[in-house]
Amino acid sequence: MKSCAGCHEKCLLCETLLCSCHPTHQLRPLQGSIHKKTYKPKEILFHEGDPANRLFLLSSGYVKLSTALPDGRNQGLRLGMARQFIGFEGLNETCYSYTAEAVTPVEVCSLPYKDMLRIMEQNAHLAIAVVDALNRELQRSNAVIRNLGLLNSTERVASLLLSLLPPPVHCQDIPLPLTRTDMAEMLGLTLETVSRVLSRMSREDIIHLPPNGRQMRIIDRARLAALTGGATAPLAYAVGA
Amino acid sequence: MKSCAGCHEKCLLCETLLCSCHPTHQLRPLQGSIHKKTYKPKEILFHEGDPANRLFLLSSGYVKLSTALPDGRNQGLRLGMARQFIGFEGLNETCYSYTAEAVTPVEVCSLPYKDMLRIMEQNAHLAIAVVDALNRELQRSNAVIRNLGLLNSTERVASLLLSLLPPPVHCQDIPLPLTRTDMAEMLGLTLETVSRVLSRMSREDIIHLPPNGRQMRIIDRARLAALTGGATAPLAYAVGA
DNA sequence: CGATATTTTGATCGGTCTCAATTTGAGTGG
DNA sequence: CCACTCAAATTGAGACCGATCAAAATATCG
Repeated sequence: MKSCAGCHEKCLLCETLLCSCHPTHQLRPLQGSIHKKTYKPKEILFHEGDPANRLFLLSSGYVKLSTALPDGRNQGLRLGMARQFIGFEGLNETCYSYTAEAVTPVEVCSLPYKDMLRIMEQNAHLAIAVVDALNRELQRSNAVIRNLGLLNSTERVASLLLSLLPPPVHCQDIPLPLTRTDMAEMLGLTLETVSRVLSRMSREDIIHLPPNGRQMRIIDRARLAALTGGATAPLAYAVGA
Repeated sequence: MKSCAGCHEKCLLCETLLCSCHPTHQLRPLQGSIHKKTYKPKEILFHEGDPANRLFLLSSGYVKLSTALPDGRNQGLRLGMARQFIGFEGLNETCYSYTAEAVTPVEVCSLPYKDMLRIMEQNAHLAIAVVDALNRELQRSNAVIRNLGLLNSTERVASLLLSLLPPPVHCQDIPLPLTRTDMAEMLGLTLETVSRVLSRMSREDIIHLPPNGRQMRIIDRARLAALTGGATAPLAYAVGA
C-alpha cells in the first residue's frame, strides 16, 4: 500500500476530489492518507463485519459485493465497477455491512472516512457529487429489488447478461469472468438453474458459451432483451458514471 | 398546498434544514418554496414516470413506494416512514423512478430540487446529513435484496412483521394497515401465500389477527424472530432516523 | 340489508431446488 | 505429452414450495 501523493493523473480518487475542489490546495494535506492498492482475483478487500474506517473508490476491475445470513446462505448485492464507491455505507457505522471481493485484477484508492468527511465539510460541491452517486446506487438497488421480486429464472439471467455488457451497443463480450455460483448468488437462484438457463440460451443461439465456461458472448441481443420481461432499466449492475 | 413559512415548530423539513443551517437566515428566502401537504390513505404523491422536480420529506404517516414492469407486475420497494426523504433519487433525473402512495393519513413537506441543491451548496453540513440518510437507505435496500434472494415465504413474512414494529421492545401492535396484497408486493410473494403464512402464525399463537384483517399484533416476538432465518438486521423497512 | 372488496381456504400445477452422476477443463508432475 | 487430480459445469430424476385457479367466508360501506 503506497501513498498516492505523486500520481494525480492516474488516481481516480485524487482526480475526483481534485475536480470538485476548487481551492486545490485544500486537498494537499490529504494526499498522504489516500492509498492506492491492487488486488488479484478472489482477493478480499474487506469482510462483512470487519471494523470499517476507510472508503474505497474503484479505479479499474470488478468487485463482487455480497452479504450472508448466519446460516451461511450468501447473497450477491451488486458488482462494483470503475468509478464507483465501495464501503461508503460504513461512513457512520463501525463495521462493513457486506463483503467485497475482487473478481478481476482490481485497482482501488482508499482513504479514511474521517478525511472524506473533512473534505466534504470544506467542499459542498464534492458532497453533492457524493449525493449524486448514492442516488444512482439507490436506483440500481431498486432495480435489483424489482428483478428479484418479479422475474423468473430466465428473465433474471437475461437481465444480468445485458446489464453486464458495457455501453457500446455493438459490444458482444462480457468483460468479466463470473462463475455459475457467482451469478446464482446475485440472482437468488441455484447454480444448476443458472447453468440450465444458459445452456438453453446457447442451444437457441442467443449467446455463445466458450469452452472456458466463464467468459460469454451475446449473439442475439434483441432476442435476449425479449427474454427480460421488459425489465428495461439496465439492471443496475452496470452503467458507468 | 400552503406555504410553510410560519410553522417552524411543526414542519420537519424546515426543522431539519434549520437545524443544520448555522446561519439561519440563509434559509429564510426558501421558506416560500417549502410546501406542506396532507394525503389520505390511497392517495398518490407521485407516479413512476411522472416528471420529477420536487423532493418530499415525510412528517408523519406511511408511504408505500413501488415500481412496476411494463406488463403490470408490481414490486414494493419499501415503506417510507417519518423523517425519511422520498423522491430524492430524481435529483438528477427527469422522472420519478417509482410510485409513492399513502397507506395512512400522511403529512409531507416538499421543495424543488433546485432549492435543495442551492441549500446544500451553501451548507456542507446539510449535504453530509443527506449523505448519511442515503447511506442508511442503501443499507436498508441491501437488506431487502438479501431477504428477497435468500428467504422463503415464512422467513419473509416474519422479517416484514418484525421490521414494522416500532422500536420500543415491548410494542406489540403494528401501526399501519397493510393489505395482503401490499405485503405480497413487498415480499415477492402472492397474496394467497401471505395469507396462508399469517394464518399459520395465528394458529400457532405467534401473532393475533383481528377480525379487521389488516391491523396485527405480535404475540410471541421470540418465536417470530426464530422464523426469520437469522435475518437479524431489521429488514430495512423500519428503523427511524 | 344488499353490493362489493378482501381474506381465507382448498386443489392442482409448475418452476425451481435438491441430490446425484457425469462431463469438461485447468493445473501438476511424471 | 500424458496420466492424475481437483474444481467447475452440465445434465438428469424426483421432491417440494409457492403460484395459479376456484370457491367460500368475512368485512366494509352505502
